[in-house]
Order: sequence, then C-alpha cells, then structure tokens
Amino acid sequence: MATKAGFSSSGLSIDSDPFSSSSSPPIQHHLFFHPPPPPPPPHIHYMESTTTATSAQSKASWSNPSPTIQFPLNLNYTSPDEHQPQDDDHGDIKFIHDDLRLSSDNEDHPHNRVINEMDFFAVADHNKKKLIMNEEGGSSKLAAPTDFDPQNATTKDPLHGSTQDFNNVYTGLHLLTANTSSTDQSVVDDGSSPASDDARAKNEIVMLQAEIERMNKENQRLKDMLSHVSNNYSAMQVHLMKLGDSQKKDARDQQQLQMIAQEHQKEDQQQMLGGSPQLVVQKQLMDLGLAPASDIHDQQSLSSSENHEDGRSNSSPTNLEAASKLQVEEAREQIRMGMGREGEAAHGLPNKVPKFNPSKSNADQASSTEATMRKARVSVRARSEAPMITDGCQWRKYGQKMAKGNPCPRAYYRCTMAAGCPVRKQVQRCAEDRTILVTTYEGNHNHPLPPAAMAMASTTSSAARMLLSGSMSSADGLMNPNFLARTLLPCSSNMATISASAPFPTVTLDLTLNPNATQPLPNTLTQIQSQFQNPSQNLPLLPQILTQALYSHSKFSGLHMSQNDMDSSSLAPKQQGSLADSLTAASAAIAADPNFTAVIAAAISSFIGNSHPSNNVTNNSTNSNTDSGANIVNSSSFPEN
DNA sequence: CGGTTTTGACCAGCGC
DNA sequence: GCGCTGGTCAAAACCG
Repeated sequence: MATKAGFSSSGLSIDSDPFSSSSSPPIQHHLFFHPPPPPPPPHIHYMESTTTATSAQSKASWSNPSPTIQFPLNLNYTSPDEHQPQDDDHGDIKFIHDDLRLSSDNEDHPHNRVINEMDFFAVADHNKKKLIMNEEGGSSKLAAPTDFDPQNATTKDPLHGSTQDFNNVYTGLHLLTANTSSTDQSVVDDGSSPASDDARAKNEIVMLQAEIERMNKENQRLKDMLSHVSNNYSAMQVHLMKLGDSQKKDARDQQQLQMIAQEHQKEDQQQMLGGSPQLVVQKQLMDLGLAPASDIHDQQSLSSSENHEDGRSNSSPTNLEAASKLQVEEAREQIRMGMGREGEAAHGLPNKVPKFNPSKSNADQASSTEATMRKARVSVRARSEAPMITDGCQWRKYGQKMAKGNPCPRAYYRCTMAAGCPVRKQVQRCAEDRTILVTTYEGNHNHPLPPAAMAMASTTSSAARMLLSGSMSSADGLMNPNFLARTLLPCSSNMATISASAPFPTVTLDLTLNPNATQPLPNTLTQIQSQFQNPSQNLPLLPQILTQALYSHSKFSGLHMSQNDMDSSSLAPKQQGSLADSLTAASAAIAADPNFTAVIAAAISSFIGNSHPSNNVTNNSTNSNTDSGANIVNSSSFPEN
C-alpha cells in the first residue's frame, strides 16, 4: 500500500527519539523521568572501585525504593559501614563526603582493586583520608570535591606519572588545605625554613582561593543536581498522590452513589421549578466539584443533558429516577470492575463495549446509556512529518482503513507493552493540511509505564475524565461547554477543542495553533525555552517544569487540589499564572519542534488530571466568571437515553 | 524465528 | 433489510 512508508512504524522503532534520527532507540532514551540502570556515575574510576567492593553493598544501594534513586545523581553510594545518618543539614556536601569515605574504605581491600586505577586511588587514598579528617575539622567544602576534579586529575597524571610526582602535587595541595584547618595540626609538619614559609604561604593562599572558587562552583553544580533530583521527586510525588487518590476514591464511591443520585434528582427538580439557566449552571458547577465520583456523575449528567437538549427537560420524575438508578448501577459495575480514577478509559475497548457488555441488554435505556458512556477520546493535532508522534509507548498496527472524507488512510494501533492492554490509538493525517498529524487515544493502560508513556496515559485518562466531568456538570452541562474549555485551558482556549458529538466525546488538543503570547513569560517560559534549546541536556526538566506550572496553576484556579496535594506542594503563589506561560511557551516550542507534541500534550493533560483527581475538586464561581472564547466545536448531544 | 505490518474479510452500528 | 461506515480480526508477508 501507499501508506506503508507513512504508517509502517510504531512510535518505538522510529519516532521514539525526538532528538535523533537514529532508528530503534530504546524507549527510555527520551523519557522524562527515565530511571537509568545503575549508571556509571560521573566519577567513573572512583565509583568502579566502590561498586566492586561487595555485591551486597551494591544491591543495597540500588534496591532503594525511593524515587530518588531513579535519577542520575549518584546519591546512593553510601557506605553501610561508614555512613552515619547524621546528615540532613549539609545537603549536597554530605553526599560527596559519603562517597569519599566509601571509596577510601573499599580500596583498602586488595581484591577490590583494579590495577590501572589502583595507582590512582592508592595515591589518592592517602589524601582522601586526610580530607575526611579535614572535613570533620570544618574544611569540607574545600577538600571534598578535589579528588573528583578531572582537571586536577590531568595535572596529576595519575596513570602515567610517577607516584612521587603525583604525591608532590597532590599532597602539597592537601597539606595546605589541611594547614588551613585549625583543628588538625598533626597533618602538617614538613620542617620548612621560616624564610620560605611566607612566600609559600602566599602561594598557598592564592591556590586556596582558586580552589575555593572551583569548589564553590562544584558545590553549586551539585546543588543544582540535587535540586533537579528533588524537583523530579516532587513531580513523581504529585503523580503518586494522584494514583493514591484513585484508591481512596474507590473506597468512597460506594458511599457517594446514593448522594449522587439524590443530587441528580434535586438538580432536575430545580430545573423543573423554573430556576434560571445561570443558576442551574452555577449549581452544576458546584455539583461537579462536590462529586468525587465524577465518572458516575458524568453519566447522570450526560443523560440529563440529552433530555434537556432534546426538549425533554420536563422529563417525568419517574424517568429521571430510572435514569439515575441506571447510572448508579452502571457506576457500581465500574467500581466492581476495579476501575478507579484511571479506570474509566480502561473500561474496555470502545468497540467492545457493546459487544461484551450484555448486562445492559435488559433495558433500552441501559443500552443507550452505555452508548453514552462510550469511551471518551483524546485527540492530539500536531504538525509532524513523522508518521507518528512520540508518546513513549509501544504500538502495534492492527489495521488500516480509508476513512470517509479523508484521502489519507487511518491507521489503527494498539498498545503492545502488555498483553491485553486496552489502549488504542488512531493516526491519520488531516485532509486539509497533511502536515498535521491527528493522533487519537482511547483507553487506559493496565500495566506499568515508562514515565513518558505515563504522561500520555495521563493524557487519555485525565482528559477523558475531564471531558465527561465537564459535560456532566449537569443537566445542561453541554449547554455550557465553555466551562470545560476554560477548565482545560483557561489561558489558551484556542488550543482545546471539545467535541462531545456522538458516539465518542473527544477532547482535541490542537497543538498546531500558536496562541497569542501577550502575557509576560517569566521563569517557566525561560525554563521551557531552555528545554527546547538544549533538549538533549534538559529534556528531563521539561515535564518537571510543566508539572510545576500546571500543578501550581491548579491551586489558584477554580480547581482546587486536595489537602494532601496542597500540603505537598512547595510552590509559591507567585507562580500563579505560570500555566499560561507554560502553554504559551509550549506552543511556541512546538512550532519550533513538533517532536515535542506528545510531551506538551501529555503535560497539558497531566495538568488536567492533577487538577481534577483529588475528588475534592471544587468549581467555584470563579470558573463561571472567566472569559469565554474556548473553541467549542460542538456540544450537541450524546446518544440520547 | 518471533514480532510486526499488510490487507482482505468480517462484524456491528446506524441511517434510510 | 440493505448499504455505508468505522473498527477489528487474522492469515500471509515482511523484517531484523
């Protein structure tokens, strides 16, 4: 077929690396929070000698379940024998010293030595031990990183120079360093003449000052690394909390089912009593916030909404009650199937729902409701010459069809990262502009994901949930679809398109548009720009930045995070509005490099998920006061009940 | 040889 | 009931 070149590859094989044209890179190579295999630390020789000490030590280090071990900074090489858990007050410096101690310790074992490196360490050992002593004497910042400086290493010529020369250079420096330590006089005693001491002291001072500067830089670098790790850890915490909320939600769902049904009835009763549409909408917004079981509430609202639009807002209470019961029953089934917040998309393959859900066949209304609840989709439009956007997942093509109205074929992919994963996606080029690639995701992964894929998984589940939540905002949730658009992208409304048309409600993230960048772009933008300017170096920071921005934004928009989320955040209020910056910057960046489409889309949708999931989402009146302008393609109707 | 892609056949939903 | 369309299946081909 003519489409072979266009759709012949999964995201893994060709497009997985947005920064390289090389084929078949491992997925992890472009992941945001890629946890490296036990990495060769920056100081390779040094760490080799340590890691060969005992396998038990190595295992102990790398089996640390803490997310911090996932990051490249070598923070886990601690010596079980030497390390005293007295830290927390010296931060990065402490890590350095731990490494020092470990190394000194291990190299005392002859069988652990590597010959070519042993000369180096054997010489360095003497100095390290001095350094440790100095460290305890208060001069740690000067001494610690010295052994790691590659520049020094070259001057010392550890591999080829004579041991004596090496000692001369090395020892002299550290003796002086030690000499500055008022607490360790025993180290210095070379018997020099008093006349030469002054000149030598001046030289030493100069050297020490230079050394101080260098060490400061080194410390700053290490601090940055530590900050990087901490930020990544925070981002992961956000994600973990999100996952944790889903479990809590499952426990609460049962209790909320009845409440939801009651609320639904009250809602409809209020409409029947002639409440103004604005009041109704406002109440619906509140209901959205008070409905942790959003998915369940979605269904109710959807059906109610359809009734409203079809001019059946005056539905009899009997029908409403029956519909509510059906929704509740359906929700119960979802819960029984173990679907949490992440689960609605994993409800099953959309095409399979009618096939494999005969339980609803007992009622026509039930089948209609089921059609209503067909899985929401998340569509990403992006300019890309590549056959697929990179999303971190592994896909297998299982079909290709010519779709009506589009000369470009539509390719069907399913996730192959785990057997039975329900996630599918469709890839098709836009008929009007074939440089635009439209990728539509549906479903939710049922298996662990690499971080990048996790971001996209968050896209599908969160955006779908948010779509349903928006439409559920009540009987006429679809009458006010702007709410959802504002909620999704309050500052870049033209990037979000919400299509609730049957049969599949879809959120479209149109990343081909370039929203007007009228707002100042503070730090977040700068960071993102930096990300795109140096993607190979800084890519891991991008999701972190976006996560921070999005997370921060969620705290100040009408969407409120749960208390836990709030407590865990350290973001300052001044970061309010950074979402807009992020989105604006992201758009600009996408225009420059479409390979980041998935990244941005995932980040945006991650925001959606982070804002909503707490199940404490409270849509106050702020939302209804914000501007309109969201590009709502449709809010027509779901399949009616 | 195992995984992936291709591609025609098949099925279900929907409108007429 | 029939045709259209979207979506999936599965055997064959392909590929590394």
